[in-house]
Amino acid sequence: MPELPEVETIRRQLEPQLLGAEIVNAGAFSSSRFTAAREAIGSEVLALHRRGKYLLVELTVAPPHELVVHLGMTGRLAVRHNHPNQLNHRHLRAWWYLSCGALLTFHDIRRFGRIHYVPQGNYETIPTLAAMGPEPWDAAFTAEALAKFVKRSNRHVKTLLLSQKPVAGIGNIYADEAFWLARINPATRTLSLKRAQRLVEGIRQALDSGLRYGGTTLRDYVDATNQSGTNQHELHCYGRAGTPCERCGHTLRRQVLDGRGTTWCPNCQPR
DNA sequence: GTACGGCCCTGTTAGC
DNA sequence: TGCTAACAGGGCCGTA
Repeated sequence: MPELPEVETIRRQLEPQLLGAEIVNAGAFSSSRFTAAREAIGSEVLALHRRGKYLLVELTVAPPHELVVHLGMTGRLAVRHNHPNQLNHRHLRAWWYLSCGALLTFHDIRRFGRIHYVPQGNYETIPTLAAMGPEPWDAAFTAEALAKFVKRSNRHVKTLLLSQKPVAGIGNIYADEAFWLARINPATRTLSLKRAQRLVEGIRQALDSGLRYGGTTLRDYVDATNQSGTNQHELHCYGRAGTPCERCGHTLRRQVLDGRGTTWCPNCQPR
């Protein structure tokens, strides 16, 4: 499932292939989640940005617009230079023909992905993006800011992180890893300044690892070159329920927290 | 405004 | 072997 490291990996790979390309034609699977892909016809790609888990394709249209792509759970983007029969693929949700002759494709098995076409910087139709918190490495993401955010709510801190509001780009995998690294129970509803500092560092460390290893592939994720990531071999916690904690040897536990599978060590991440 | 549950969606896996 | 049900979860929406 593409979280920040996976989306950033894809962005870095696609950027040199898309910059300056004109979108000469496009199409989409007949669902309102994807049909905005066609709006980009006739524009040129100026830049490829990322915000949290969203890819932002900056286009030359007057006034300037953006194609906003969320990969959902199983979305895949790829540039194909040899593309016979590509449009017949069962899970193809959107495609863009480029002036260089290449084809940009968006496959998404579970259809949790989404494509928007919006005036540049205007995200009022994308609530999560509009309310998104700072990037994890942004100077605005501090222990003080995180502790203050947590204090304003009574929800589980993990659930707050997944909302994208205190910080951008965290999904279930990196959330569990960050809490393990910070030695904090994901079901806590409060954070002292000291624990908030540990969690900020845990989040950055977990995401850094994801970026370094090209993302985490548990089942579906591949990057824009069709390669799997290798960060799954670096995970300490997520998906390891029932096995010994690397730190203390106690058995990692799993339970559903606010609808999301959550793994933690009951010994070194106590309530 | 906030909290929370349900829904979307399909491939995989477990159980019978 | 084949069928059915449960499960995975990010973001949105309706309801309380």
